[in-house]
Amino acid sequence: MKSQLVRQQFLDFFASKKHAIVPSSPMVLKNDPTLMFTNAGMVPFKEYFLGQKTAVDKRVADTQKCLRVSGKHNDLEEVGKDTYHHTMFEMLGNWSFGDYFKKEAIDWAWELLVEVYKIDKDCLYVSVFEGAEDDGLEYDQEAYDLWKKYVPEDRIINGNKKDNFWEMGAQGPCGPCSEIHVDIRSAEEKAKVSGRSLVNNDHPQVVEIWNLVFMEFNRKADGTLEKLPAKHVDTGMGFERLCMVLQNKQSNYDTDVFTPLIREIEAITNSEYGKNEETDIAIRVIADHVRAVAFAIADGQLPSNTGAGYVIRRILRRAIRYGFTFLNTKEPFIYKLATTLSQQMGDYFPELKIQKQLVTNVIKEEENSFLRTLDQGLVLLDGIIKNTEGTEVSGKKAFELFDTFGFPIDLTALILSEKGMTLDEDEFKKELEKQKTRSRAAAVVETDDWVILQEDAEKEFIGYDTLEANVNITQYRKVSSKKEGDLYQLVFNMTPFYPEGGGQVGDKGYLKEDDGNVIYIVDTKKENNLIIHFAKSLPKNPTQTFKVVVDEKERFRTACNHSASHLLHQALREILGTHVEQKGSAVHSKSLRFDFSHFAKMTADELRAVEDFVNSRIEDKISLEEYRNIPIKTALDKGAMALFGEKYGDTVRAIQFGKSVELCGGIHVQNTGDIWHFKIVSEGAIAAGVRRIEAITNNATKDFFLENTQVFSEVAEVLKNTKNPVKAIIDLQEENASLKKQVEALQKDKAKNLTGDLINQVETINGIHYLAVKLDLDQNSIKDLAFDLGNKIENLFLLVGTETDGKAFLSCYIAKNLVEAKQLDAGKVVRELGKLIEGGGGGQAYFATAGGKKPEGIEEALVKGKEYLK
RNA sequence: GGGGAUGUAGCUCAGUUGGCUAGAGCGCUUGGCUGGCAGCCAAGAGGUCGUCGGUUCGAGCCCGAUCUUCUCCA
Repeated sequence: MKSQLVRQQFLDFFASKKHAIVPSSPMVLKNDPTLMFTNAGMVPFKEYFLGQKTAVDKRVADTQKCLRVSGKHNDLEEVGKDTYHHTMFEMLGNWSFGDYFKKEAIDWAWELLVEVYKIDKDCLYVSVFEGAEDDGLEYDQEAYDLWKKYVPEDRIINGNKKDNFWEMGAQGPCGPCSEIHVDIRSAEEKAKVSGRSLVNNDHPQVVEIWNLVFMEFNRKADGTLEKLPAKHVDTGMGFERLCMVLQNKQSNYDTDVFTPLIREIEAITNSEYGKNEETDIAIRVIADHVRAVAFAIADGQLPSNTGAGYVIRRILRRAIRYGFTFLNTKEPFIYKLATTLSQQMGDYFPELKIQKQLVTNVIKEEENSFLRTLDQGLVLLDGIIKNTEGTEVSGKKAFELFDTFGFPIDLTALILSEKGMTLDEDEFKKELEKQKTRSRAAAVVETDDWVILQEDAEKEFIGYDTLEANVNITQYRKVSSKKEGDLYQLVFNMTPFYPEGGGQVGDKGYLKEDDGNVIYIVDTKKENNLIIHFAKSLPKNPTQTFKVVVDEKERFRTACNHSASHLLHQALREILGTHVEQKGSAVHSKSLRFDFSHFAKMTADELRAVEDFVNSRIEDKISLEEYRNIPIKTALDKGAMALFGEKYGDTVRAIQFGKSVELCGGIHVQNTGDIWHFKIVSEGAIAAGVRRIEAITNNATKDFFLENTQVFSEVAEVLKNTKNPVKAIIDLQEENASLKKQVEALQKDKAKNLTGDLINQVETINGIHYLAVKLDLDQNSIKDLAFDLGNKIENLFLLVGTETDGKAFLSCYIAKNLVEAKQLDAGKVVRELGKLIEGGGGGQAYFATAGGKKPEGIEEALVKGKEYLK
């Protein structure tokens, strides 16, 4: 059974059980400080389980793209070594939000596996929660009884809290779960060892394929459990493993989920899968990682050096490294796989098809840059090896190579072992550990427990309509970090404060206590759908009702920038073409930043056209049309861009200014006329195929023009109010250049003359040509003069004194052959004579300078110079 | 967010405890030689040594601030 069909049958099956089939949510998460990537099928539905939002559909099923790079079995460095762990994978799931429970979940799971997928039921094992005394939890008899209808008792296994009790986090919804395992070993092996003993034992052919979670409790902050008012079902089935079972393969990588990629890698790298363990691992690593990277980029997450982008970069670099080391690829090649991947999965995940060009470009650029890093590292490593005595390279050096120059440690180890050398790994680990503790210490954030003042399920955002409100604090907590000190996070029963999101910064403002005391809100953020206000201090009496006020000026300027960024988006698509897509944005009160896909530097004409386009929309004074809580389809019908960054949700908000329609939760001006004026201040590249525009609006443009006019008028004034300052400046520059050359020539002439004069003053003492003079020249000219004279006169001993700004300087030049023959040292001369001008100095043996603060001493010094000739 | 590195000619980079009149290779210009795969020889142009400030007789080098790029960690 082809993998596409496996996926389709799952969805069809649950559709027939009245489930709404929803598309996969993005793999890359935005606006969730606790998580960077979707790492399980339930993540997009977290809010429903936490009771912060009510689901429209009570039954939902989907396949969700997930990414795991750390965890018990998903350490990035382990993926590829076995045949059944992945970074990116699909998780099939069905959900009940307060609807059906254990019976249906179990019945349907069995029906699907045995009747639809036709899995031999004798290969299936199930596990049931055995209970836990410390939590007062009993054996899950209900699940056991339900399973017993289908499964003989000897294949029902009891599981402990670790394996069979699922918790969302330290607090929150939780409940017992039931896992389904499948044994795909040969009959022979089954006869030898019972499958039962291999369940949950990391056997590659006895694997868990489906986990059914029955959420019925809430774990409170004090650790106790309470029954949830509504019970939920959350299930997750590993798609790749399911395919392995249904296609009778022994490895996920042998299914048609991976074989097209593996064939392509074999073709490109001229290698063969299945012949050699090292090659196989490398091919698996690349096949796995390219999926993770391609999906992430298609979701809008580009590789970068921080946060989620850094995780993506690390994954891609690991793939490059394996190719480099084991498949001998010295040129970029992984980017070529984007085509195969989009052909194979693009039908169900259209983002892969649409973003194929971007994915290709970005991966290729990353490959090039990392291969450069590797090249540089190889040279550095060579240097280290040459400077190493004995055969062990210090861990410190290896760490420096890794830390500062990004050269992978395993490559270092490999190259050393090829040369019969070793690496002090303990020292390396110590250095790495030091770095980690340093980073952690800097980022340490101590978070106190929430103090709950009142229960309020619905915490409304009222900031679209008002900037002020009388509110109560429902909960608060203290957060301490080294950087920011103590901050208090406050949650209100309702709030006019806009939390950071959709690229727009969080609102600032203040909160007023009864006695008139004001506490400033410095930022507003969202965490798990909770709007959190950051305050520097806590009100004296947190239970009173407060007046809270949003900073109107900041808010208005931010709104101008946000609306302008929508118009900018429209303008770019109009002028550059529809390949332009938003890749990120940042909207502040002072400026806006807009990242978008485009493959060339924008010309001055294009920039001007974009500015004109936006400004003409501003002049048209288009009124805002805002649609709240409309179904996503209605918004799309209005012409809103379907962004893949959107996750399945009940309703959306759409913002329309004329023909610009976008799904957006941000704050906007009532009329484009409010923006006043739009000005692009910079355009540049941030990654392959991605460009960034920075722009300003409203007051900022006023300041911008005022400042520029100011500079311009000053320039014009300096140029005597010429009509054409640009030409005047170019003329000046040319004139300046030619004058410089003339001056240089004149100086040479002058020096020649001076040399002529000086040559006549040279005395000959003991075969040495000696000259001591006081001149009125700067230090550089003296140097030039000295070397010039030195070239003309053999055996020269020159001593020059000068005086500038009340300071005295001495310079001494001694021909090199004299230095050697007579053991003379200009440095010594200058140091000793320097005492006469109350200073010191030094230099080389043939030329040295000294400076002092007693110009009267110069004459004496020049006279004394003769003494060195004896 | 924290640490490390980096910035010198159009490009790739040297520059040792401050003593330098800032270099090399490639590229460029000019002239000459030359039937051979990066032709050879000679001459030459090209530098605010990231920016600002400091220490010093003297700073590419040391100190402080700041920006760029790279990199590791969170």
